[in-house]
Amino acid sequence: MRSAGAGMVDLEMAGSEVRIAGWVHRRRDLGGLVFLDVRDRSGVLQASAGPDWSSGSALEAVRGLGVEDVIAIRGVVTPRPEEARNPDMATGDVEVQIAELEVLNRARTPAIPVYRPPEEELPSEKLRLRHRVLDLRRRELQARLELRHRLMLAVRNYFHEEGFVEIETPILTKPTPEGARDFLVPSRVHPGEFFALPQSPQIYKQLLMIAGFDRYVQIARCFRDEDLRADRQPEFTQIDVEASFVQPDDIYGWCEGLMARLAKVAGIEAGPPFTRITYHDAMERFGSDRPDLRYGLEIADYSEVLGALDFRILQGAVARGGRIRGLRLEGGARLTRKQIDAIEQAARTAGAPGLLWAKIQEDRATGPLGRFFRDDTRARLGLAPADLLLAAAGPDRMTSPALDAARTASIAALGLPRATGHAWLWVTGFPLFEDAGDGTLAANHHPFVQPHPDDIHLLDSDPLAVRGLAYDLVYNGTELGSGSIRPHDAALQTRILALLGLEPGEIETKFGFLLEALRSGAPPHGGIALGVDRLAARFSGAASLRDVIAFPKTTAARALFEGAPVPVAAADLAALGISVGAAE
RNA sequence: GGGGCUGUAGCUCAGUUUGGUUAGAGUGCCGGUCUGUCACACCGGAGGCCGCGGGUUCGAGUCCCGUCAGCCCCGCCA
Repeated sequence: MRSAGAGMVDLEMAGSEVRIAGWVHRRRDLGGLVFLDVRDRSGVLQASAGPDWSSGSALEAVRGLGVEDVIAIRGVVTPRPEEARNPDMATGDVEVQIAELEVLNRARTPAIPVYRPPEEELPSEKLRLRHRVLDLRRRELQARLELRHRLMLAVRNYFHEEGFVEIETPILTKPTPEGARDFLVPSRVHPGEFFALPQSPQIYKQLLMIAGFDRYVQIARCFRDEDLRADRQPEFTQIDVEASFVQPDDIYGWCEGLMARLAKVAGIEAGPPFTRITYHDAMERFGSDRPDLRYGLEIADYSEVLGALDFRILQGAVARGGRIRGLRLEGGARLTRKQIDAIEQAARTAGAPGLLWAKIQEDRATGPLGRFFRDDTRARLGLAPADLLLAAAGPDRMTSPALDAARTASIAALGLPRATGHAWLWVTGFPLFEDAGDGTLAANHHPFVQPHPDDIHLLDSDPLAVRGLAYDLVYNGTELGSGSIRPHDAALQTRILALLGLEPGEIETKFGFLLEALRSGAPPHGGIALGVDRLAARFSGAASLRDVIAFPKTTAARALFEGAPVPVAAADLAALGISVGAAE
């Protein structure tokens, strides 16, 4: 039906006859002469219809064409007249002079335009999702999905070269009590019983290690029934990796090699170095476990100097065991009151009651905090003229997120230059547990993390102080992946589950199959899962995951194109032994 | 579950602050003219549940209450 892609036609083909098939992108009817822009996945090509080279039927047909009609044309590639060349178009030096034209299919006037005039905003996200096939015809989205394909191809090649085997794991799995809410799938054969869609192939990949597949990889779909964000979809894809007889360094090595190759595929500068930082240091210096290290601004502890001021709020915070930490913004004194308020608001949203600040103007310190400065305070804090000091007082669990938010907002407000174009970071040594809030322990990562050997003796006495052999991969402030070394000893795994509050019977019912496997001779193993959607979004410059997913869900977890989910007929439910009432 | 922003012609948006004649623009669509356009140009035309429901008012796109949807954020997401 076609002999070339529209975007592939160039001057070297001049004089030869081509057959092109695609969509009518635009049409310019000059009366005696009609120009068509024909679009396919490879690009856009101008075709012209005129009485000297087009058949009567082609001339007739071309007048009735509308945008997005599907056509096939036959004609000769012709250099355009010198003055009619279009340097803004990849194929702008040539056109196809239409000899024959066949209309393969008609299109209704599109609900949203595929062609977008310069300066025109994209249609609303709602309409783009509702009319997804039209939206996907845009070059921008096609390029993103093509990049995603090339990235996945490189992933498979890379791991294949490294001796990994890709193995599929079940989509119908067993519900797990830990972590996110499961999507449940009823079993017709066993009324009243349910499968769950996998939140990740975590346990299966461990079972594969025990089975002796010492290097496993899978591009795996995962499902979590939780509320969404710009960087979170209910179904998403992970590069799921697991290997036996490995240390964290082995995992880092594979991931670093992979990321360097993927950056190359994406054509972006995003190679090494990969910095490493402990969770503790990340929280101390940046207030976040996924700091954006492209910017140098760091948090410092000002408890000693500021706690000594005659300022009751600060004294009180320190007396209660908290600290006064803050950010010194070089030249920050030029920020307006409004800008500082916005930064403070960011800190409040992150959970701080407020943010104190001191401006150094000439030699005076002003602002809610500056007013309390003593003669030597400025010097002891190392503040220079035109600096702005932002401070938060309280327990670290409150000040860290607040200062993280303030740091991000300050970088934006000051327009701070990046110290580097991209920043890769391994964050290591996460705590194994966190306080669930009610005094019980919750897994910080998931329950399948090996405790750090130096801390294992604290499991019973001070579990919150136990670090795990877990690590996150962070790129420019985005968490791209997360992994750990897993406990391969059944007794240790059982102990961890017990610390999380599971009863022995519960452990057996829910995780018996894993523990039994661990008892059968499990090798030491560990791995990581890397978020494909986030990776593709970051590497393609997409603002939202929706722009690298062909058919994404809305923030309310709906599919607008096909219209899912939907209620089902009572008879279908009855066959599954399900009755539906009001949700809680 | 909570907070914020948005919802007006097929699409992108004005108009809402301060209620008042027939709700506008660009683009697209329909008809016409046009042989070198590429955001073609020019002439003419059609096109509106102002998201939905209720209220206040002589009168509501505009004010109030509720609700739905999209987006962003908090909770949540190992």
